[in-house]
Amino acid sequence: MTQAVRHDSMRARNLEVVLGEVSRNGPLTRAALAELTGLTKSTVSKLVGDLVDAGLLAETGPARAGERGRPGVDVVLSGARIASLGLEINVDYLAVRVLDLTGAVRFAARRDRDNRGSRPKKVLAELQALAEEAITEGRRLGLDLAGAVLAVSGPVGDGVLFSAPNLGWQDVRAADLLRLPVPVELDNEANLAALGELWYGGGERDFLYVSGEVGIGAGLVVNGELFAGPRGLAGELGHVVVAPDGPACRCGGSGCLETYAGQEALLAAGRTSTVADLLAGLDRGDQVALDACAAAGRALGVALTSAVNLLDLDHIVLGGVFTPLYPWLAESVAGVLAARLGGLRAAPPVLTASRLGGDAATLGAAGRVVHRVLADPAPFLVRAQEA
Amino acid sequence: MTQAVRHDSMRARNLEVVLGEVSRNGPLTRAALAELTGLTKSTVSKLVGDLVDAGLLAETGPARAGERGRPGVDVVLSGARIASLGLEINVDYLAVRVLDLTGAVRFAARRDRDNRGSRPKKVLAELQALAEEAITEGRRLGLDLAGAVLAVSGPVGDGVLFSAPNLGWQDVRAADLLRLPVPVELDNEANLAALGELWYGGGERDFLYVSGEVGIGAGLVVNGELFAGPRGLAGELGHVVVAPDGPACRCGGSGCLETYAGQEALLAAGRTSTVADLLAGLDRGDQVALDACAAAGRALGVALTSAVNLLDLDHIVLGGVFTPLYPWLAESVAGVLAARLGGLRAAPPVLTASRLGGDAATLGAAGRVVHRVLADPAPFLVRAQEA
DNA sequence: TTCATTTAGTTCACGTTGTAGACTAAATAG
DNA sequence: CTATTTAGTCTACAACGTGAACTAAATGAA
Repeated sequence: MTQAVRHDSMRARNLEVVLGEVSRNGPLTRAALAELTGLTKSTVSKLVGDLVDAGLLAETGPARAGERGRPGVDVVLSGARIASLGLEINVDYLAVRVLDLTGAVRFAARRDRDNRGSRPKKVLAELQALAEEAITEGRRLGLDLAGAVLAVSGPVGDGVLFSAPNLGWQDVRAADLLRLPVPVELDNEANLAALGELWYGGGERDFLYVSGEVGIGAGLVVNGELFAGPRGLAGELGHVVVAPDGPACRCGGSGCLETYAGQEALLAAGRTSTVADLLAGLDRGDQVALDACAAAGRALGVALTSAVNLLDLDHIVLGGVFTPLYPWLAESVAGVLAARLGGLRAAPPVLTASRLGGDAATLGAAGRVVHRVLADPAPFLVRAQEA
Repeated sequence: MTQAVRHDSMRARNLEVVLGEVSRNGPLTRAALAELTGLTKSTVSKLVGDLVDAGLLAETGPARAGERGRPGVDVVLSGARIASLGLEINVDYLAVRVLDLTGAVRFAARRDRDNRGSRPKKVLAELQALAEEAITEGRRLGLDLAGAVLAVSGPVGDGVLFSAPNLGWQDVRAADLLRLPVPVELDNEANLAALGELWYGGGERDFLYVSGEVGIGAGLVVNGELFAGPRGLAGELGHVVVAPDGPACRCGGSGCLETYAGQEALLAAGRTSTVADLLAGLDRGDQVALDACAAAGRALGVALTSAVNLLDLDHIVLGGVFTPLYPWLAESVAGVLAARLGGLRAAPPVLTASRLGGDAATLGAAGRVVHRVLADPAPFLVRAQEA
């Protein structure tokens, strides 16, 4: 449903266009921006001026010396004004991260603790303390906190975490248990990690991020945007059917991917109780561990085959516990994909490990706030009016 | 990549907003449009005036008599100016359809013929004749042809039909073999049929349309828009894995949905050679036919379970040969979905048969042109300038 | 050194578009 | 018949981008 345009929204849109162009295409002069956006030099100058005044853009030194005419002044995103807060609740730790508008990490902290079976209230009280530390540090740096996003692993809709298989939580309004100076948005870890990979990771604009935890989630990025389905619950890769007569799954079905490649299945097959133990076994070439990974990889390959056929993927990023396991998974996953997709597609999708590892979720969470500012900078120009 | 806004694009956008509002929300007065769009009455009046002059909107009689003040004048889409041409190549027939801007069918024709194994050139020559008939009729009605779209069953990218399992074609630039006064766009039948269902069918804004032919395709509609994946090749439901050790598939894999529920598998299991024979068998309660449908339905249920988990579907529309078979498929499909999805989701997705049947593809194809005009009416205002 | 050339950025009169409110039009209610 | 209510138009005005002239700052050739 497109919105009507008035003079103020025209301005807002053009501010967004200029800011977005600078954000994507590095340092740019006003002249280059005029070229790129199709706006005139005078308009670009006004817009850039306002954005500089607001502390969203900053002039760097003169650009491109050595060419003929007057050198332009390069403009870049400014890290001086905006702070965004990313939060994560994982099974084994709590994490926070503060980014500025340039995507630079200005603060990061992590508390290792086993959250399995902990009450939501207790976990969120500890996260609250961590978040307050981050906010204090942000304030000390002179930054305005523009928002906060909390990543949890499990399906999220309307602010409710429906179920978190790794924590044992059900129907928790996790973000509402935090008391922060800005509203906290709750979202799925796989989706946010996918966005983290998009903005601060591989640079691909189309891929499926697979998050292997106790459950197996996925975040789909298409043309640089997250695709979350009609209600935001897309990406339940863990319950894609691998073999209809396979082991019973907690979802009520049987033979879901999770029963082959979920953390519990993986550890059981490897006859270990922690991922660290499994990794140790793999490192010393333990055949049971190797076989467990190969089997999980084949199941993952089957599920991903279905995903590729449905979603037309050309790139798959393995995250969560699959990132450290990547060296022992990649061959069997890729093998199944190649065998099953070879007939119709020119090439099977490229398979890579997450570049960000465990940082992906908090980066994506904070990045979400950053990109919200980039997508609508107009509200942040009021400071200029105050001055 | 959002575009910069200038005065002319502001106008273009507002024309689009007004036209879109009328298109979605039936007859509306200028006052109601001002309310809905947030634009002022004077602006709306100007925009409506231009659209009426261009023949895209038309005033109907006074609206809503019996209330207090001066009655407004209702405005509706006008069918007087624009014609759009939808074309389809199916195994058993060629079809054309002309829609006006209101979505009314102004011309339709269909030639039954067996296209299995026919050379593309021959088939397209016949389609050319049919299209010329349609264009002549449109001209006779005083309509401007705004575009044409051709539906073919098989994956399409960059104007190339990569493979059409029911026709036996490979890598055909089908649209380029037509010589029409407007460019012809080529697209996948499942995608276009999904759009047909969206615009002229059930009225749902989120659903998966499943097209059962020799191959099994699908078109995903999310929030009233088609989701076609990064390269437009999404929706290959036929190669979602139902059982990893199942029958070999032409795609190189094994146990794909197509090997259980594709037309060939279905007819083989039903021991018939045509869909008509199978239907006859079902009608007289033939157990072999019933079993064939139940088995296909169960496989479809498994594949759709994976699709629902990945895409968060709440509505599935069965099209193609699955539409006539719906009464004998629905129970087993829905049964599998309910059993496998019951644990995590509030409710399994709603399953319905296509309301448009074989008309979905041409309606979607022509509708695509209609919606392109609705989405950017500005170029059609030139006629007003000429006058 | 000087000056033509080139490119960057600013200024300002202007055009396009939407706005706000007064105004006209056309209905109902008493 | 008149007050009231709502629809639609008209007009002075404001917001914003445009485009050309202008200033600024570099290079390169004489």
